[in-house]
Amino acid sequence: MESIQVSLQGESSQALPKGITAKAALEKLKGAVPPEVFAVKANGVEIDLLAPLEIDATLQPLGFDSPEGKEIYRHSSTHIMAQAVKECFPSAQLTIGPAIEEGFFYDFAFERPFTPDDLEKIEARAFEIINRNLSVSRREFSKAEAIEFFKNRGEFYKVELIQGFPDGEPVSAYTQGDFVDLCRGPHLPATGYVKAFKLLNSAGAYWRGDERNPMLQRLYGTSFPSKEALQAYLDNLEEIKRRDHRKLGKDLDLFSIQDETGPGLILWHPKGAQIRLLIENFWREQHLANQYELVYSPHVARLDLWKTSGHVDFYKENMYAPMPVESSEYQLKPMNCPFHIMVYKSHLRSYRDLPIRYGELGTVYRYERSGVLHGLMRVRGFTQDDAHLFCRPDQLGEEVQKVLKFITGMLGTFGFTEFKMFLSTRPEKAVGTIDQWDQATLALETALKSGGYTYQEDPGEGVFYGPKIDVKIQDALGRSWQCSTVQVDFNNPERFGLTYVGDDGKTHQPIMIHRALLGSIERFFGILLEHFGGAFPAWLAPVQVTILPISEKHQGYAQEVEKSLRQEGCRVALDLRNEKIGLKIREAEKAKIPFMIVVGDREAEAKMVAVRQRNGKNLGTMPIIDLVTLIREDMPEAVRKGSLLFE
RNA sequence: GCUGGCGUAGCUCAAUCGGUAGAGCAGCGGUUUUGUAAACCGCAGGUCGGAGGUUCAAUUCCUCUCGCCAGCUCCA
Repeated sequence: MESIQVSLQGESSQALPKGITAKAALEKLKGAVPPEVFAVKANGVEIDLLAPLEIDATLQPLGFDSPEGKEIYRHSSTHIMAQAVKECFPSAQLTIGPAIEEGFFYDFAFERPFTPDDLEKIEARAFEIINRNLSVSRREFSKAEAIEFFKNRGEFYKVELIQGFPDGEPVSAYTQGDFVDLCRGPHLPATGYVKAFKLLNSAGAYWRGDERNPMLQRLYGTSFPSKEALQAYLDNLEEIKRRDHRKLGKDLDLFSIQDETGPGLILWHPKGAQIRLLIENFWREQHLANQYELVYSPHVARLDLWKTSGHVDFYKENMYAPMPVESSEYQLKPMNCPFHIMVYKSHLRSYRDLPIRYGELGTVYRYERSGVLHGLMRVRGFTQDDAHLFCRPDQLGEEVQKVLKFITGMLGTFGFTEFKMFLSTRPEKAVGTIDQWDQATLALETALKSGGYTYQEDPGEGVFYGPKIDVKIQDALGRSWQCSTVQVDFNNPERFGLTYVGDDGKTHQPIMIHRALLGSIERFFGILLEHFGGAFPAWLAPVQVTILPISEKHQGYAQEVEKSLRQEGCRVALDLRNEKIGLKIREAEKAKIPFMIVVGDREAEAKMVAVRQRNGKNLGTMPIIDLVTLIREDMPEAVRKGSLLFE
């Protein structure tokens, strides 16, 4: 019999008969295969546990603990859900059903939306299918056979999918019981491998994501190798709900969005405004310290400006309609860039002047379709922490590098230390020469590499005017958010005819960099709010200390304490209500005020304060100045110093 | 914008299978003078998101509209 060489990663190989299943090979190499292993990577390709090995192979067992294994597990789970749907509702047609980050979904063509009752039925049936422990097997068709097969089964969406496949390549399908689905695989060996399964919700989705196509019924679910892991996931969902910035914003009285003002437009209440002010002050200090110049620009401008910038052509759907003013038209600004460009243009510039860095907390208005608005995260009026850098081509790399340091420094100050960087390259529809793109992309790449950042490439995801780097941060619940962006632009300098005089006495075109560190203040505030669950660190808390007198006779001393703290620059509240101390503490806790001071006879006599933290920890009695020190020590270095060079 | 769900007091939520709504908290008045997560009593508070229709009668049924929520799509 023919034999092949098979090995586990990093171990010596054994000769095994050709055609042996991956599972049998693993048994020969390593002994019995535990149920946690349900698929294999052979020479880097994921295959079924029962797939035959035809060539020499290095094997790597896959379980739920690997990203590939997790995807296989979820993918098989979605097949189980699909089988359950077909058994409950035979007229539903299969479309697609991939694994996603936290679980899986499957889209069905069905005559009506699934009701909560339907979901229960489907879930119950899915459990049954898991208990049947159906073995899952793979078969291959030619393209024509596959089309015929799925046509006979009445799965016309599948037929459409297969018709889009390349000719001449085999088409695979997986069978479990009576259920057959078109699928690349691999899959779990049997349905019983799924230990914890849950249907989460249903929603509409368009066939192939295009709103002109029919609406399908999408079912979301998730699965885990243990009940405990599923429960932990569900608990996390609860925690996310508890931390929802819309709920916290209301509970803590930070902001509101009201019908009468209009959707997507934020009203900042005093406490929210206080936090925002702290963020903005810090932002301005840092920009001045890092050699940015701050500018201000108007909220409307002549429509002609937006024609020059290209926004009227490329950004129209997100812009509000222009308004007539005297004999010309004006446009509410969707971006800040043209204004900064006009500031640059107000002088003749020398190569010695560059780089020039203009920064502004610039409020812009963008029309967003009503269905996409979401609390502070997606709004119609927002403030970008915008800056535009104008530099010579030879300065591009260094400038980008500085921006990246500024990003990590700034976000780090707010407690975000996990960064993921993405380099987006030339999209199909783009302006500028290939040479310009190559040069700019190289500059971004070099900046990433020399900064020691790991990054991922997003080919074709750049903006039409230049490549960009996006930075995503990770919050306390492990979710990632894109805040910062650095975009190279050779389009606008061209459109606006920007120049500088070089050392050769000739005019040259500067390169522009658009960048934001926080993205938008609204959105960043929402992210911060959820990250801290509303319990802002003392340096950001709208009220840092609240003073709680035991009874009316301690009001005098409480007011003295208030005055001292205020003089030290602390943000203080004083609760003079005729209420018991327990109630005052309860409410201070709910308001998530970092420090509470209880003052009664003992404190008044000793001229001290009894300090309690919002986590319930009692810090005991101390002089007022010690509390001031505690609050100051909580400040990040950059905030305490007023400025820090992120270089 | 599309699909589905939902709009009742400042907030969180009840109720009415068509006969104009109720609780807790918050607010106001009073009693209490209080030691680390809710003292007690009382009062007031709503054109039941808005407009139209059906009906003797609409918060309830129908139509339209505005907004919110989930998802699609898009994005700071």
